[in-house]
Amino acid sequence: MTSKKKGSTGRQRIRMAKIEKESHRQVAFSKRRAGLFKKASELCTLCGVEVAIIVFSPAKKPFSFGHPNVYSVLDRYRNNTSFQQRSQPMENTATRSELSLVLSQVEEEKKKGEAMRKASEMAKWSVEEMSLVQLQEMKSALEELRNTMVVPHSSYMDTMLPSYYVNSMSTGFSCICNSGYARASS
Amino acid sequence: MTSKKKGSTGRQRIRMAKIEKESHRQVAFSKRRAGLFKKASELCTLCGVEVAIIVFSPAKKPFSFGHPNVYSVLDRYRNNTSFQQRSQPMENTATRSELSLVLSQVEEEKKKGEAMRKASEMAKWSVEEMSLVQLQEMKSALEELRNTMVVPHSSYMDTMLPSYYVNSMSTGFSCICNSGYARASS
DNA sequence: ATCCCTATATTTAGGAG
DNA sequence: ACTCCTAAATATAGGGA
Repeated sequence: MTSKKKGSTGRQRIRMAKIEKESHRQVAFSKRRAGLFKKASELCTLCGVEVAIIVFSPAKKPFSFGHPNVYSVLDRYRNNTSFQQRSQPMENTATRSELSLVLSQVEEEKKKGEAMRKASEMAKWSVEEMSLVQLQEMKSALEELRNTMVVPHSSYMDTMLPSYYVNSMSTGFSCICNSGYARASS
Repeated sequence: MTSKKKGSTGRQRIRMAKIEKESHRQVAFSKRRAGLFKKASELCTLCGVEVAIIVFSPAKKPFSFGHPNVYSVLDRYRNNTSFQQRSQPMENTATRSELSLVLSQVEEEKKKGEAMRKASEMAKWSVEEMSLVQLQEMKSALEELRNTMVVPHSSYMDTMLPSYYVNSMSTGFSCICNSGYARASS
């Protein structure tokens, strides 16, 4: 047993980019998927919240986690974030007419995104991983924002999407990308 | 400097049960949700897979993470799992594809610009490679988000749950919530 | 509701079986 | 693909601003 060397160099830091080696990627996927699901379950337990996760493996196989179960959460999400599609027979038409409007919005957002990215670049982002999380949060906020933009004339909205949310979204946006998280590089 | 107290007792181990104190729970939720999303994004980046996460906060507010975006993943999941769109006229589908087609063109255009930006940004990078990935992901998220802005969700009938699916899922779930992760308390 | 900080608790890359 | 190991990388509880 003495000849038994440490054997392990310990955990190595890895580049945050797609793992090249197929086998390594597969292993990492398994381990991390398990870890992700575990984190999710802890979040559910500790905070008493509902979570649903869908993951498609590199081999396109679906894996999911859900508390209390996947469908109830997805369903709730759907009902929460979209307007009642069933009761809108003219949905198709409406959507069509909205197309051009949306496109212009896209353009606008596009510019925003561009400006933002430029700003962050100039700020010499030396941000670490935290920023992603924050950005994701912003994205979440944006997704919620979508509700306010899509829902044409329903009132159920203001019961679940307080305006401060939208606000925090917009503030968060510029804030996050310009100063807020652009933590001085040191 | 010697008189400087530790100030922190360091991370404390906590009981894996619902956090009683409201404020603590709220803080834990924020931190862990962020952590969960970060883990998810890493999984996406490292393994090149697709992930969607829906979380309802203690206050019932929805938060989501998605790569490339929530809807595409959920859609794929739905189609994969079992689909039944017979009750839905295909006008919706038509509109949807039409929309994505147009939007994809915009995407294309935007990617070009992004590619340049990426390149120039890359050049500045030495150590903080994560930031770029983050920005890209965020950008992608934002773009996709815009994509979904008008696309109403197709309805999820609750008639899905093929056995093979249940299998991989139940394994993960029960395992995660009952024994699997209840890693020996010692 | 964040941000920061610090001292741990956890996670996980690598390698072996 | 999965379990076991180890050591290093990360995530985070607790507390202050």
